Amino acid sequence: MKISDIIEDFIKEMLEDDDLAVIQRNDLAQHFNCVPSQINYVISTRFTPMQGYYVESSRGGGGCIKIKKVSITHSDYLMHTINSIGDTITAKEVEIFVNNFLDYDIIDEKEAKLIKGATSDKVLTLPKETKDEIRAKIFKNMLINLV
Amino acid sequence: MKISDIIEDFIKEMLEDDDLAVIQRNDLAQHFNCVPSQINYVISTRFTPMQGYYVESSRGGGGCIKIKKVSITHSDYLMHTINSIGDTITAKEVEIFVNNFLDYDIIDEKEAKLIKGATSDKVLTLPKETKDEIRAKIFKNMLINLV
DNA sequence: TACTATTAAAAGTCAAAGAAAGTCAAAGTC
DNA sequence: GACTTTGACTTTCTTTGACTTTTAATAGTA
Repeated sequence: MKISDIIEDFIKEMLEDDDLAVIQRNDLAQHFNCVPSQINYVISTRFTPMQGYYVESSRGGGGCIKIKKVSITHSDYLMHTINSIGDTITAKEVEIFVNNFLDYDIIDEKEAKLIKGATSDKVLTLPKETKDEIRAKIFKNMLINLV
Repeated sequence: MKISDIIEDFIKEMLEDDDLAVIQRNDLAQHFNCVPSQINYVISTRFTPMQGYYVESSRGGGGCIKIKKVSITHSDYLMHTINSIGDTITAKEVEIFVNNFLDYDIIDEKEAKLIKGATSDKVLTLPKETKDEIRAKIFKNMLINLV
C-alpha cells in the first residue's frame, strides 16, 4: 500500500472523531517515516476543496495544519459542479469530477461507470472541438438528472 | 501452451477465491518471464467487459491493476441488448430499452435518468445521422459498463 | 515595560528522480 | 491471415530533497 494512501486514511480517521484534524507536518512525516513534503502532496491531492475539505495552516513555532471537513448538500455540490463547467470538457476532467463524486458518496460505482461510459473518447468519435462540446453537454445533462 | 493462456488461467484462478484480483504488472510479468506489455495483451483479449470483467488500474509508485468479475445473469440480458442494437438509435428507442431494464430490475431510477440524460436529443446537437450514430455508441458503451 | 532585532521552528514550493502502467507497431508463430 | 510475443517509447502518479518563506519565541535595548 502506498504511503500517501496510508497517510490519507490516517487523516480521514482523525476526521471521523471530530471534523477538524490538526496535524504538525514534521511530526506526521516522522511518524510515517517520510519526508515532510509528502504531507503536502497528500493534502493537495486528497484534501482539496473540491473533495470537501478546507485546509489552513500556520508556520513558525507551534505552527500546524488544520484540515476541516465541510459538508455541503449533495445537490449543492452537484449544482456547483455543473455551474463550474464551461462549454467544453475533456474525458480526463470528467474523470476527476466523477472520482470526487464517488469520494463524496454522491454517486456509486455503477453510476460512475455510466457517466464515464457516456463521455469516453472512444465513444465520441467527433472532431476534437465538437467532441469536448458535446461531452460537456452530455455530462451536465447527466448531472442535472442526479440533482 | 501459450504464455497468454497460462497468464489467463492464473488470473482466473485468483478470481475463484475472491472476485477481485489485484496484480502488479511488472511482478506478474517477471513471474511468468515475459514482457510487461504481455499482461496488457492478456487483459485486453481475455478480460474485457464483453467477457464479464471490469478492469481498472493506477500508474505511478504502488500502482496496480484490478480485475473484477461481474455477475452473469443481468449481464447476459444486457449483452443481448447491446448486440441487438445497430449503428444508430433514436431517443425514443433508447427510452423503450431503458424502461425494459427498469422492469427487469437491471437498473434503478437514478441510472435510468443518467442514461436518458446522456442520450437525449437536447444534448446531442448534431446533424440527424451523426446524432443517432453517436447516440448508439454512447448507449452501447454505457450498457457495457453496466455488464 | 514596550519595542525592536534575532533566531529558530515551522510550513511551502518546485523540480528531479523513481515507479508503475499504457501504447503501438514490428516481428514471430501457427 | 489471425493471433501472439516483444520491446522501445510514452504517460501518469508518487516520492524525495534542496531551497524558500513565514512567523512564533526569545533576547536585547531604551
